[in-house]
Amino acid sequence: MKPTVHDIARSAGVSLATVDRVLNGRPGVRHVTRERVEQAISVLGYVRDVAAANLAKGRTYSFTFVLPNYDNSFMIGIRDEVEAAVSRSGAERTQIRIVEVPPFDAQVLADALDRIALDMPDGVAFVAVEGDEVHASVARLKEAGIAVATLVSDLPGSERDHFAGIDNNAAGRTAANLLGRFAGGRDGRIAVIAGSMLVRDHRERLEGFLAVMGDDFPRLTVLPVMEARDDPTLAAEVVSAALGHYCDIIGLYSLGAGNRGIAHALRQVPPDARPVVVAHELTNTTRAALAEGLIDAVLNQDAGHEVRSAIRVLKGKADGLPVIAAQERIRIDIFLKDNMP
Amino acid sequence: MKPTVHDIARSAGVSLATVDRVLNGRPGVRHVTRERVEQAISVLGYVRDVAAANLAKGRTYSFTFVLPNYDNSFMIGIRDEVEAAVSRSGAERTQIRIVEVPPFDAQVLADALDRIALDMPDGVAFVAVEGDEVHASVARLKEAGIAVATLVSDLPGSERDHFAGIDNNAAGRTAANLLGRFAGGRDGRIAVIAGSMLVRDHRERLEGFLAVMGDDFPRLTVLPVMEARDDPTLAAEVVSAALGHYCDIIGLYSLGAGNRGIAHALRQVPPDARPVVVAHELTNTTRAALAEGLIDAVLNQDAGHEVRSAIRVLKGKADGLPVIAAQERIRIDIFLKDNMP
DNA sequence: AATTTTCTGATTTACGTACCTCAAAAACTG
DNA sequence: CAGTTTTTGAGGTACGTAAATCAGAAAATT
Repeated sequence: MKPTVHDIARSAGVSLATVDRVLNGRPGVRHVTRERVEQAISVLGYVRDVAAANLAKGRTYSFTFVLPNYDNSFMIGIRDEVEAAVSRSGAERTQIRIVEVPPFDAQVLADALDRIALDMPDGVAFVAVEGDEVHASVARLKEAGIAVATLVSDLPGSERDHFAGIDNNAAGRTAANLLGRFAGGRDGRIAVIAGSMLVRDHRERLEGFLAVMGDDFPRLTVLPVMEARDDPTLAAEVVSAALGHYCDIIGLYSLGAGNRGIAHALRQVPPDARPVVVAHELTNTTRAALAEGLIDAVLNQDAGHEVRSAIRVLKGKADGLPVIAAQERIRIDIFLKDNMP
Repeated sequence: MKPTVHDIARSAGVSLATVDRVLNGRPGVRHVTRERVEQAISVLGYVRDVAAANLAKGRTYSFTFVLPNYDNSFMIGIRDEVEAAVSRSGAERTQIRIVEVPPFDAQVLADALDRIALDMPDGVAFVAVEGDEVHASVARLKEAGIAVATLVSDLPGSERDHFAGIDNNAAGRTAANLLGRFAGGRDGRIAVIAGSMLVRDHRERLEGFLAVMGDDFPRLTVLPVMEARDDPTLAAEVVSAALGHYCDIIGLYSLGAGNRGIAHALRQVPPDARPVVVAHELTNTTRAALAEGLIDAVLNQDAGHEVRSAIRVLKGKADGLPVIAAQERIRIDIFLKDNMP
């Protein structure tokens, strides 16, 4: 039978109250007594029943998620996952509030964070936009003792406790590896289409991509990046234009959103003249494009994992626990048409 | 504030005991009263506090895992994960026992299952070996009201409740897709090395692999499968022999274990003459080989996910709950050197 | 109408922990 | 030594649910 606090008390020859004081780091226990209790704990192999402890504590965690009101499938996925967490929040003794802000605006984000700080939640998670104002707001949140995590897009150098997202440089490198190998030793051009170079994750993906392309695939020429602001219509135009202008584009890396437009543009090209395509995020669009053969590989970050990781970390930080890095690392998933979930 | 059973009782105008009867499906409640209570539950949005319920129930689940005492890295990984679950088992109100059996022996496995049935655990998980004896033992377990799940290798057509493992046919198809594309349109031969065609997962991988190879990559010729019984030494020999015999082997699919031997054999070949290699399971060996460039891609099934999924399902089955298929699907992970976790 | 059966209510105990109070004991002060 | 402070014990209540008992009410049966 699992030992309980009562067993510890009996074994250490102290009262329940003393065990409780030791377990919860409360003052008023002599050093020798404390050691006797700790001894008993380790001998009996006592582990606190977290469920019972939480029940007794009745503690609830309040978190706020700041998300861009940005309607690409991936962000919708993130929002859905946060909302799913909200609906589970009762069972998990957490109370999660969602605040929406316009995307790509550092000042608005900073203001939102400052406003949230007034409510004194236990933790805040947000999709970072770079800017000094944001750094300052994060510093103020930490100052107020609020746990802070960035989601999807990071804010390095700030005082955030944790980043719940993928290594975007590695993602870019993976994309280059796949694209280069799928191109199969042929010479030709590679088109890259991004959302905006002002966004950190897109910049990092490009960096990684270019590094591997340059080192490992010298026979492939990467064209200058085209920015389509994650807009399907714009993306379709840009891709069509590029494919029309160069006849030797054998690869396409879509490192942002707007894949619906890209798929549309590709569909206009005869199947045997289509480039190899690597895109990001498994959405309905990319899933269908994979199945159809328009896209050859999709790199994915699991929105559900990211959101749950952020919550776990915020909870831990609120309790002053350290982050177990290995457990919170978000993987870069690769999907081909054959291993789609 | 979250509603509790007390709120339900008050709102429905019944006593706590009646609410309890409704919630736990106990008899002794009139139809109309039951409906009033259910009404109140849905109006107030009551959700049972599982932690408190488990605490009150004091129920513990007893499960037995039957694992082959088979010393390849992947099986060791599975064992480690089960043991990790054992060490967590206190906190999760589960009691897990591990039984080891020699691999590939249906009769021994069946006997072990029969012996386990005598202890009447709540659930059993095992790595299946095919055989009528095993089917019969599974039927007897189910007869005794014990939940049954297969792990890693399935036993289709049996009465098992669940299979916690990957779709091995899809894995084979994925391997073919990667290998075919990495080979880059060249002509040549593909070598396939397996553990044993007597094991279902290896057979299924091969099937999927051959299907895609035949359909999508007609310029590649797949050599007859070499069986190396998952033994590194034997695998090294077989691969060396094959590479020596044919000079146009441009691809190698290792669909079983023994990759240490294969890596060793590959290292003897000059780098630019090495075939493209796809292997299974991310272990220390394959991880190093990926980094070194000996292996180009690794398909992986996450042992931790599989074990946890099996436990979740057994727990659910023990409580008579249905399996949420989507949640329990084990993904086929693809790792290149750039996206290793 | 009397009896049996089926429901329902009220109440209690328990699960393992947290946290509180109050009193008693022990350990230090000067 | 008395006085003060610190440490400890004993006991209780609470968290939300499960499960049991027993008595009483309502319904169904005779």
